[in-house]
Amino acid sequence: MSPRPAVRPGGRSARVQESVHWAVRELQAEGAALTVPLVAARAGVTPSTVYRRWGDLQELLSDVAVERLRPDAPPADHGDLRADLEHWAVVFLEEMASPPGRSYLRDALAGDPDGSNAGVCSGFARDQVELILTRAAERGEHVPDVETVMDHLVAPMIYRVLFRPGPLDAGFARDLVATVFYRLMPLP
Amino acid sequence: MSPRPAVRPGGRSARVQESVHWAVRELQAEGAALTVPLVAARAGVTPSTVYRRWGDLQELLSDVAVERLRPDAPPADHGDLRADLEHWAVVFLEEMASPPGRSYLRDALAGDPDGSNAGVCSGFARDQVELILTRAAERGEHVPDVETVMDHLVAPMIYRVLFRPGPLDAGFARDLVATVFYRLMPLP
DNA sequence: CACTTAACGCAAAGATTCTGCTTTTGATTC
DNA sequence: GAATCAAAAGCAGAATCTTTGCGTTAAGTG
Repeated sequence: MSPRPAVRPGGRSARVQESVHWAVRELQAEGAALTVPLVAARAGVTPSTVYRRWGDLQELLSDVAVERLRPDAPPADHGDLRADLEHWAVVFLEEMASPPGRSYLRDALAGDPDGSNAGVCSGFARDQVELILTRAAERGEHVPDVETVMDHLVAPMIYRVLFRPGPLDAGFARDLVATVFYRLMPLP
Repeated sequence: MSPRPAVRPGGRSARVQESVHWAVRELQAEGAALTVPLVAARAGVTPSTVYRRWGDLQELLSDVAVERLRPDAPPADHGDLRADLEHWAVVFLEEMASPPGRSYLRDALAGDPDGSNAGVCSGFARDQVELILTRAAERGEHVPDVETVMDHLVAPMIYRVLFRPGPLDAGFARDLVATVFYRLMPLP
């Protein structure tokens, strides 16, 4: 529910949405202090268009952040659940803990009064995890529950990214995967 | 690092800080649409004072939110680790998942560019958990690591509060405590 | 092709944010 | 306990951003 009434998916509306998002990304890359009039000017659009469509800068940034957090490829397939989960977790943590990752995450939450964008982001991770688990199950591997992975692998990583200023290394991700594997796997 | 240069802890500065925080709470309770001029007027202060001290409305709201998230009492002591953790977790989840709790949490994160307020919030939970664990250890009980509790009890609860719009019940908190107890306790 | 209406542009009015300058006052020193 | 220094507050005008009404454009529909 992000371009507020998600109607008129084609034509001019779509072009406006695209050029506004693109303007935000461009200005963010330049390290500019973002404002609605600035974004609108860069996008070749009037400020009132942005206000009417997104409400305010935060909601626009939240929408852009969600798009940036959307995975661009399915998780790599190593033919082994443990390897798949570890690789995915390490890359995911690295991306989320990077300075841009942290700020996309914060933007996504900040301009999202009803939590719908947050839900979408969580859905991205869940879909990726689900795919890894499904592939493993199809190979006949013994797999944990998606919720278990969300609660004990994804949640701890995201919690630290959001609430702990310090650095996070791949070892943390691997330790969590090991915990899921050796202590939280459902009993056969 | 919230009243930006945290100097001049007493006198007028302290009074201004207090009346501004109080004004925010009062206006939030009234369900008003907050703006800096509105808050300033209610606090009997000039808007420029607020801008100079807090930078913008979000940072002010972040500071207020942190104060609201600060625990007002140590966790109850039931003389038993499992009972202590369960009661604490149930209450904590209930508070964080409530509509005001969710919005304080979001405010705290949103107006916190460097993550310091988030770190303080995380510290609140950590301190509470640490107290529960220390008391249990002093009783001679076998206790898990603080980090284990943060990663596998606090993190999943907060993750769901932030990223899942739906309701959360005490059962979830209890299940997490059970998992920490029966599957994540360090081997003796 | 005509029709309906959501979405955009424009411009003026309204509200917020910023800034330079002055005044107040908390902390420190003699 | 008075004098001093500097941080923080007040004030007011300027700059910027936000809102709103109204006319226009163009997407979707029959």
